[in-house]
Amino acid sequence: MDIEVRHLKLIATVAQEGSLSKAGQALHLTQSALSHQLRDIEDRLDVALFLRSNKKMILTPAGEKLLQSATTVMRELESVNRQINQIARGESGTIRLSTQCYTCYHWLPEILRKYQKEFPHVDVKIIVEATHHPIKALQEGKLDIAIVHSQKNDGLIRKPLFKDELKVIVSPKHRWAKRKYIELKELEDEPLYLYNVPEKDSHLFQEVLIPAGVYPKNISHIQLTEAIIEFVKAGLGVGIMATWAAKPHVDNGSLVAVRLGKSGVVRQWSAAVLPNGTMPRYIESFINEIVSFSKPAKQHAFSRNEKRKNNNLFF
DNA sequence: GTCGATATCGGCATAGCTTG
DNA sequence: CAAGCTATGCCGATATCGAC
Repeated sequence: MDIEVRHLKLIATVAQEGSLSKAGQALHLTQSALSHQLRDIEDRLDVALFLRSNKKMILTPAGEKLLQSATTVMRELESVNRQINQIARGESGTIRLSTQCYTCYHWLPEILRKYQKEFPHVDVKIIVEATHHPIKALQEGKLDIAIVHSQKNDGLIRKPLFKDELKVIVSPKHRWAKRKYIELKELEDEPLYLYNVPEKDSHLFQEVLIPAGVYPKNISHIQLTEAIIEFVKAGLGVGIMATWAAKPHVDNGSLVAVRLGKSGVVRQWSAAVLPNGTMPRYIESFINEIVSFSKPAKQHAFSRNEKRKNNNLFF
């Protein structure tokens, strides 16, 4: 490469200052050093960049062309420099994020809005295709943060975020509507509307039903929360979902949420990251944002009795 | 790792030119 | 003619590279 950054600085500074001597002062070099540089680049390009006339350095057409490019290139270099400094200070970067269930995306936008006010240079990408298998995607380097409820010993670092509870959602007219809790066995013969999640990726199956030896016979898999809710409202069966997913409908009395099992099914959610290297500040701050977002919610979501029992439950 | 050859860069000194 | 400018030869410091 013939042209170097020092040459671009030289061209721009001499054009601005009008002489090698003044440019030398601006660049903290001697006039002689700049003269050497200028001769060097003119020799390499085999063209004059300045006309030396009347003690003034006047750009030739070739010099004008180089000055235009120099301005663009130096602006770009300054921008890259700034961005790299931001990355070094942990203020800039990309967060590739996925969760273990689609309904989590319901509360992400509010967190993102708040977070991006503080970190406007961080690009948060939601990797929807990694939903249901975020751990695998994280281990393959396709994610930076996986928001998960599984607690397997897989070598990942997990920062606890919040707890939520899976409940049985029923119509107010359903025979279970007044019950304090539903025995797991009772689910076997009830028409059940569940999210369209493979059984192997389902917390409900892997952590609750299968260990209890419960195998529901009449399951309909549905992708959308709202669709599940409409089927349940219509009295066609019951659903199982996190309490916060059905909260507006429970609050307005169109649905009832009943505890699943005597002691309830509580999930501990956490932000999982790879164990290698130091966590950039912007990722740490993002995780803290989720934690602080989930904290005030527990103030209003449960009765005093439930609050005491389920400390740090989300929604 | 060390050494020597070579290249590169910038400063010093100075010649030569222009201007007021 | 002094002041201010550029060009240039020379030199030292430093970096780079290959051989041992």
